[in-house]
Amino acid sequence: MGEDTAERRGRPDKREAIVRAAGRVFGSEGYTRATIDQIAREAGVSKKTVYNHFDDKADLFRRAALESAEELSERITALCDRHLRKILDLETDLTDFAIDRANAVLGAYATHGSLGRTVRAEVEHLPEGLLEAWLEAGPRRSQRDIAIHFRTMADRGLLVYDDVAKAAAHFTLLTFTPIAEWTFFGALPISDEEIKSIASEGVRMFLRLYGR
Amino acid sequence: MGEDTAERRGRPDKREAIVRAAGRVFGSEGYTRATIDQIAREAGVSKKTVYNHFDDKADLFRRAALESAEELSERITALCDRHLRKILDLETDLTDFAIDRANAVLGAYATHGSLGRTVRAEVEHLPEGLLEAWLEAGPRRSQRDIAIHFRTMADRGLLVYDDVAKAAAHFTLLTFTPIAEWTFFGALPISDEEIKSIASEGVRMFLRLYGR
DNA sequence: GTCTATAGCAAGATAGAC
DNA sequence: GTCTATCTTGCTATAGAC
Repeated sequence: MGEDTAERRGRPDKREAIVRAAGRVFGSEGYTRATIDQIAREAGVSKKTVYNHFDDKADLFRRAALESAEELSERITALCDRHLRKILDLETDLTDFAIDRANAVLGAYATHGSLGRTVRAEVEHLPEGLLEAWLEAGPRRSQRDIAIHFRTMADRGLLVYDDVAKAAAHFTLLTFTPIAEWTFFGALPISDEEIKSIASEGVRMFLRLYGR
Repeated sequence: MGEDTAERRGRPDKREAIVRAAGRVFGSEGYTRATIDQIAREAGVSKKTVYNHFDDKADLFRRAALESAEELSERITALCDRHLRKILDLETDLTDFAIDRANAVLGAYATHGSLGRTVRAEVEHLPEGLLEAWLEAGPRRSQRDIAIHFRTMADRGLLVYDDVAKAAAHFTLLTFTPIAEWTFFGALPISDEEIKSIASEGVRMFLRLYGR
């Protein structure tokens, strides 16, 4: 992936700290309320170091959003491999996957959900191309990962569908979206029991639609 | 409903224009980016008139959010009465309701969706009690309206469910939420055909879960 | 009610000293 | 790399004249 010139300046570990702090601050404060001062403070660097690594606030937001989406997608890919690769009990495995995914995105110390909420809130004000890039690096990629495993399940006769993409979309809609809506993408707390309950019921509904 | 002292000052027609302009501007710009100057300009009044009617920016946002939620809820109540009161063909009536609702919230000239997006984006920064009041005046009230009609349908043997609230939640999840997500609550355009297609498929899924 | 200041402040971005 | 100004802009909220 091509990195801009602004991405190569300065010490890499400082850059990492800045991007992570930016993700937290943009996520909790929103884009306009977030200040470079606060991000620098949270990263433990000076404001000038921030501007040494990134062109401006918008550039920093872009990198924070994209790197969060990439990191989250990789975690979800790993969860797919863990839960959906070899299916022992379909309902159990799907439920465990749904729970782990919800926690990865929206859990107590997960900043991805909040940052995603800020991206969604800023749709009309994002720099050119960022929305597309973010969707591709994040949500769409995870949907494709799930679809890949659904294909294998269908081959084994575990699932029945016309359109695998629609099936994957419905899985997310039933098992993940209610949790995201309820917590406002991680802003409000939710207990492990509630996550488990919503995920379980979503999987039951999904299997009534697509189970054999 | 008790009105604050700040709500009684000045000419009512000006107040209405200000609240409506505020809804549009807060919806398209977000809370922090929206300026009182812009709202005053869009409302065709002077900035002082704004402060004559409302205590401050937060107060104006509160009123804009609540009045938008109330107005939208009333429109949805009317749509329930039109489409869900006497059922001729269940699938057709549910689909027509879903389409009209999506347009009422997210359609081209509907500002309710965008303002709702701003409310959701600001969850962590809303004045005390606003989130609860907004949820009650808006989303929850509409869910209850739908549930009421579902009860009648169940009495007539048209629907089968354990928990009417869950059935209503699943109806919204399947027929409305995908459109809201896809358009980022009205920020991106969507064609009438796409709305119809998503609503129709959502209703088909819903009826596979709850139809008799 | 309108118009035009203006006080006060916060924040983005830059520059200089070390 | 860090620290501490500083410039500049833009916004909330107020005030005064009409």
